[in-house]
Amino acid sequence: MFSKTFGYALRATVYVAVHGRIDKKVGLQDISEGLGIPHYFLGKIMQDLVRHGILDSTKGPSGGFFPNEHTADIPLTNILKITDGNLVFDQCALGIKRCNAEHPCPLHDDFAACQMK
Amino acid sequence: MFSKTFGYALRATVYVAVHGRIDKKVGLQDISEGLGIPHYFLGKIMQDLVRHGILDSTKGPSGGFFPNEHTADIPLTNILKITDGNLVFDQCALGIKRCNAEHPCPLHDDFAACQMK
DNA sequence: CAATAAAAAGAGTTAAAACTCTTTAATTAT
DNA sequence: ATAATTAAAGAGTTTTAACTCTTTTTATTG
Ligand code: FES
Ligand code: FES
Repeated sequence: MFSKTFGYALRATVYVAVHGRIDKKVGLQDISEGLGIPHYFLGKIMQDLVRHGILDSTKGPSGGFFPNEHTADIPLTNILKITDGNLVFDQCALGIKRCNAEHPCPLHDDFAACQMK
Repeated sequence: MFSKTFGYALRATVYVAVHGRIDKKVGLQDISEGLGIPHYFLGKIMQDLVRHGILDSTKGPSGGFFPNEHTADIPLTNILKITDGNLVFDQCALGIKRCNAEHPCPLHDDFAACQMK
């Protein structure tokens, strides 16, 4: 459906948004245990989220991740773009090259309802 | 979204349903060229479809694939199960273990509309 | 200003999906 | 019956996603 990475990223973002504040940072260990996501792998994903401004972080003791002013308003699709690229959006559900309302594939209508653009 | 294999399987099935009859079989070469799907890979997928009774086939000269009495009525989800397993159905969009109406994840409602069960 | 604690960065390995090639079995036509 | 043709089966390789480990950087705290 979507990549596992996307699921991890989204859940971690929500986790940090719920449990963290600027004065109450959430550690990687905490997140990975709380959500059952492989520790090191989640580390990589968090780097990406911070790089793209979805969350903020600080290093050092009592450092960790915390939401910023944007976090609550970020569209899901932004995170999806970060983790899965935007092929999900450009492509039809079946990966057919040129599909649109004029040249629809057999599934075009069924899936139009599920497309997020 | 879905595996490429699913897209190939579905398109090939439609192709055979449209172009083939019991007295007018469609060759693998024909399908793979017509749809732009890697020849050998499609062969493997077709084997699976025939094994599961989605299509029929015969070997030998002027052999090939052709629709059977079920082909037209097969639900899409059957093909999806063959190619992608039924994890797509059991699992929530994010792969969270225990998600249901009682314990919904943040996306549960958004995605419920897209689930095919 | 050390010592320590945390994320960032770099450089991998492992597992799964996508794809290829070769051989075998079945069918048809000569 | 033999040769030709086509799918089935078996056994790979390649590519991508998932995951791990080690080193470096940055901040905190005693
Ligand atoms: S070609 Fe796939 S949704 Fe239209
Ligand atoms: S837990 Fe994912 S849709 Fe509900």
